[in-house]
Amino acid sequence: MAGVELPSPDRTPTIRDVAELAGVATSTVSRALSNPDRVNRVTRERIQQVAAQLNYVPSSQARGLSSGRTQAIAVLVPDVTNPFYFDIIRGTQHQLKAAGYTQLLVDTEESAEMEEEALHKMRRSADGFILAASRLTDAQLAESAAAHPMVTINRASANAPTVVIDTPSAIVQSLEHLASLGHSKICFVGGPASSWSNAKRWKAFEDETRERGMTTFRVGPFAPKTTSGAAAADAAAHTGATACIVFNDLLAIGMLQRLRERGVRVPEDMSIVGCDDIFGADFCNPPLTTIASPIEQAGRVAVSMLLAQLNPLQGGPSRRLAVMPTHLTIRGSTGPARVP
Amino acid sequence: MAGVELPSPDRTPTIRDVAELAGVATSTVSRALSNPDRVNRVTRERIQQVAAQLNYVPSSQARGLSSGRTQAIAVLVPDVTNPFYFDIIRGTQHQLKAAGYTQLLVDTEESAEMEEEALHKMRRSADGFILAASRLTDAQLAESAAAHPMVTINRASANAPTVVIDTPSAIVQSLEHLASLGHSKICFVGGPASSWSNAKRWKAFEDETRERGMTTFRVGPFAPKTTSGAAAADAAAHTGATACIVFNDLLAIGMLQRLRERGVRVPEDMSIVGCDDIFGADFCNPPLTTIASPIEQAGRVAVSMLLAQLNPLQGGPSRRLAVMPTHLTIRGSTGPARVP
DNA sequence: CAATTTTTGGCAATCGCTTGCCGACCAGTT
DNA sequence: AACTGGTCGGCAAGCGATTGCCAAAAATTG
Repeated sequence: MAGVELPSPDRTPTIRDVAELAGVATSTVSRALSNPDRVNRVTRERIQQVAAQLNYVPSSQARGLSSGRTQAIAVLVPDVTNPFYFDIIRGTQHQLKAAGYTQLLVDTEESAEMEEEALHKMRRSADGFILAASRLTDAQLAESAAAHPMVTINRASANAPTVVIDTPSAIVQSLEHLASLGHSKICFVGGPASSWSNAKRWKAFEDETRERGMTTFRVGPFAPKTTSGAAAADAAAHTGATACIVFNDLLAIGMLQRLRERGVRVPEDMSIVGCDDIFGADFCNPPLTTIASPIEQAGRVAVSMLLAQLNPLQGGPSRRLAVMPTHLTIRGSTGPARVP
Repeated sequence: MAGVELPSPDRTPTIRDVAELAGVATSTVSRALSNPDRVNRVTRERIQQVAAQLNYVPSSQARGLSSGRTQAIAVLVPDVTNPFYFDIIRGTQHQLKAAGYTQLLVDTEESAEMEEEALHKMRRSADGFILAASRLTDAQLAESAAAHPMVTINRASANAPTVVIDTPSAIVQSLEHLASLGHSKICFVGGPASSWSNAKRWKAFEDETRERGMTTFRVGPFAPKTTSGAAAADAAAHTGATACIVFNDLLAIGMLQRLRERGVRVPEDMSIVGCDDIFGADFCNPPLTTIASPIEQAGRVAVSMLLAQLNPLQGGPSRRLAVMPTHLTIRGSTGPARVP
């Protein structure tokens, strides 16, 4: 290397510094770095070497401005507080990082307005969106799916690819489990009214219990937080049901606590089935029987689908729907029905 | 408004569109939007109205390119999996959003290399960094603190403002609690060797137990995960101690499970004190006595300190250190020492 | 060996916004 | 009436990349 020695003047190096040191034009540097085939091997290697030597990192700002791509994906979740979304975030984070993308995390606070606003405000700064458990209406969803690349998680949409966690089918399984334990009066403890998952879960519950001729109750809606568990527990206990299928584990865990306080024994007096198998479901007291979901994987799959949409490399149209399997995990919170 | 009617040709509007419609130069639009005092009230209002009407959102890319500021903060955590960091993230997320900043979340996987890499790669795309429980060496930390605005959480640094959660002082309190229950043989269950917090906690433990003339043991290091709890429990049980102070709740919860499996009763045979009071500490079995920390608040404070550093508005130098108070929360995992 | 095609690298126009600088305009002072 | 100082808005130069277009060079072909 008999090149010029640029005495790196403190300032972070730009593509021009690299170009000068390597004795080429900036366009060549640009190509060498992001479109390697477009430039001769030896030139490319020289450039790469200079870039490394200079510790050059392209400005994502500038790159984004000129190319229109930001290499960032916004992930919108209703509540960063909720362990369920932690797992989603973990999954997306992982997969995005692997693909060289940045994750823009947004908490929409269970609000459709905030969701819309984020979608709108970030449309320039993100190449695509992942909406977990969107609270948008079908129309809103369809509209934004048309406007930007996006994929939804646990929320079917006409226009956007979707990954759904197939909790409903495991609800059927749970009901079978409960029936086998002698339960016939079952209560569905509902989650947020605007939640698509909640509707699906209820539907599965309703269909299957009708089929089986079970006596059913429904209480709710409740916020998906442990703190709502007390109200949920009281309501459920009041119905006279001997078992509950609860919208999610957070709520179920809250119920467990309240039931214990009230002297209602779980599972002797009341069986509880949660959904999601979040962190904590295995060590609460009693450990929660729940519908285990590959949440993190759902996050990963969502990213893959989104990236496939953004970079339609090889053949065939990309998947429009991914259904993640679930299964019932039986722990201590379900047991034989109390004989009257 | 007898202005021109621009038939918004699908394309997302730029500052130029706003300028034309409002009949001013782009520079005026720019000022009206981000430096309101610099432009006459009526002009400003007209511009704002046009901008709203056009649904104009400035491109953060372009803005960043020309101004050098990105309005984004990178938050680096060792492990997005860990509930402790969830709380941090929640705090930063909240505060950043309130200030109009975007959060760039990065999982450094407990690795100093990844941390350095992220710091380097993102220096252009983030205005500042928040490092939670950094794994960097003091030298590395000092260097990067000199290079970019940053604040650390639970990691003192010469150059960067820091927010520390004062767990050590509550460790003293825990020891007092254990002593009052008759414990004299106490085991410290250590976390990651590279963790600054771990060192501080051990130090506090060591000093106080020596002072009190207690018999101490130390086991570890263990990874801060529930899955490491089994090994930790076995090691701790083997020491003959009647009580443990555990590096964090995750590990403590894991120990609880293992101890139960082994038939070691908590707290009858062994008392356990955790650290952090994470999600789950209150509903595990038995509920965990732990050192409660205002984790989310720590995240918020970190953001405030960072923003203060970035926008040194009013008087005085900004805080260099924030100490978050902690307290012992007694639940079911500690009890009287077994009499030999 | 001339003609043609393929590689390779440079030029220069953008991308959308910010900001230093300047001039116009408008009081308020001498 | 000339001067001074402050407001307000426009001009135009960037910011740091990407990329369409083109020409020189190299490789291939007839």
